[in-house]
Amino acid sequence: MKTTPLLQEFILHFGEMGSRWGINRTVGQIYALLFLSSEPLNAETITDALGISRSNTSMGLKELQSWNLVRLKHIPGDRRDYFTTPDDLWEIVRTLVAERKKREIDPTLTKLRELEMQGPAGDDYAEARIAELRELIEMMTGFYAELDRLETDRLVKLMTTGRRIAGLIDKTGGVIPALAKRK
Amino acid sequence: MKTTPLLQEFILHFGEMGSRWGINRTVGQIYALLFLSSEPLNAETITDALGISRSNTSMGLKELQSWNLVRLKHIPGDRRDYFTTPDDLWEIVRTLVAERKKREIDPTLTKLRELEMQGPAGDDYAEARIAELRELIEMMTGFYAELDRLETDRLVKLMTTGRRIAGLIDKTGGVIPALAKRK
DNA sequence: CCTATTTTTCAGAAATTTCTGAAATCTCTG
DNA sequence: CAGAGATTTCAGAAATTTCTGAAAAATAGG
Repeated sequence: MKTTPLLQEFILHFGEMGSRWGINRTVGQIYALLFLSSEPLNAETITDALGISRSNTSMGLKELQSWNLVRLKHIPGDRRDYFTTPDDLWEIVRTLVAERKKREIDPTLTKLRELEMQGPAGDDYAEARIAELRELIEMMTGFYAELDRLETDRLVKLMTTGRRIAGLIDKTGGVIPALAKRK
Repeated sequence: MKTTPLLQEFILHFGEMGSRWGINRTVGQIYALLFLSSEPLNAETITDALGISRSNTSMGLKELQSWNLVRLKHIPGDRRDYFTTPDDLWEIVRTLVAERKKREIDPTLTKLRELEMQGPAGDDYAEARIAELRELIEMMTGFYAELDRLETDRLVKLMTTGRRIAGLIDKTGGVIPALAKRK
């Protein structure tokens, strides 16, 4: 496994960013290595390339699999597991967003609903604040669900529509009429 | 500072979620407390309500201020600092997204550009992958910038447009003609 | 420019997370 | 179904992060 300076720097960066992204250094590094590798890699190759223990590699790969961020491949005549990242970057982004939503938002949404179910707690301000937060999260996750439903090329188109986004909604705050009529 | 079961549970939840959100338990709890409090609170009140040390409160507040998530208030005739969260939840969301972008995405975008500047590194696949990732991040941050530019009521309208989002982009992948013409 | 009050800093303690090596488990293949 | 190879588990070590108490610094009011 030749590791160019480019690869090296990219790996170190992902390792450092790991903690901000909610993963640890090793997991970030393993991901970085796989991301830039044109070929699937096995655990031993990763272990050697990163200079970590074999068990750490195993745990890191397990973590990446729990995030659905790596794919398992097999090479004929070789019993070892090989790992890759998807070729399609949009697939990666979709996975990442879906997983972060699941881990960072859904539990809170559930908790807010629970708290509301428990009924009046004698603190009107807090209750209103919780309801408002729940509604806002529902709105945002609903919007996300809509975007997630789009095929990638449409999503790209929407995102690159640029300045015109503002125009998608008319001044009165409604969807523009021409749109409302479209099927 | 009366702390109802509702408040208690909310605070504990935010404390537990803290690590997933990239803050620590104390910071999460302080924020939760301020978020549900109709009145600004001073450091001592927070310290007592959460049962933590005064210095920990100080550090937590400093951290929240670095995130721009709390506002400092003063009460006439009282020299202590009082803290609140903004009333407007959208303001909070905007701040949160902006800060996370700054901490989690911008450094990587900078690094990717740096790596590209360093010129050919003899690994075509890795170079192409890095360029592709950089382009994708630029597209997404550009889209974010567009949305961030919208006034809140338009943003809400856009987000609640629901199923019609898909219709904003026509089948050929372009913006629908009626829209393209609008100023 | 004191003094009382409030806030911040910081070194070390406590807690948590990450990492390792060794052993256990799994799984192909002959 | 034995055994070689591959992977996972896990207890403890190492590293990192969080928290505290004490001391220092900042600030307003007299």
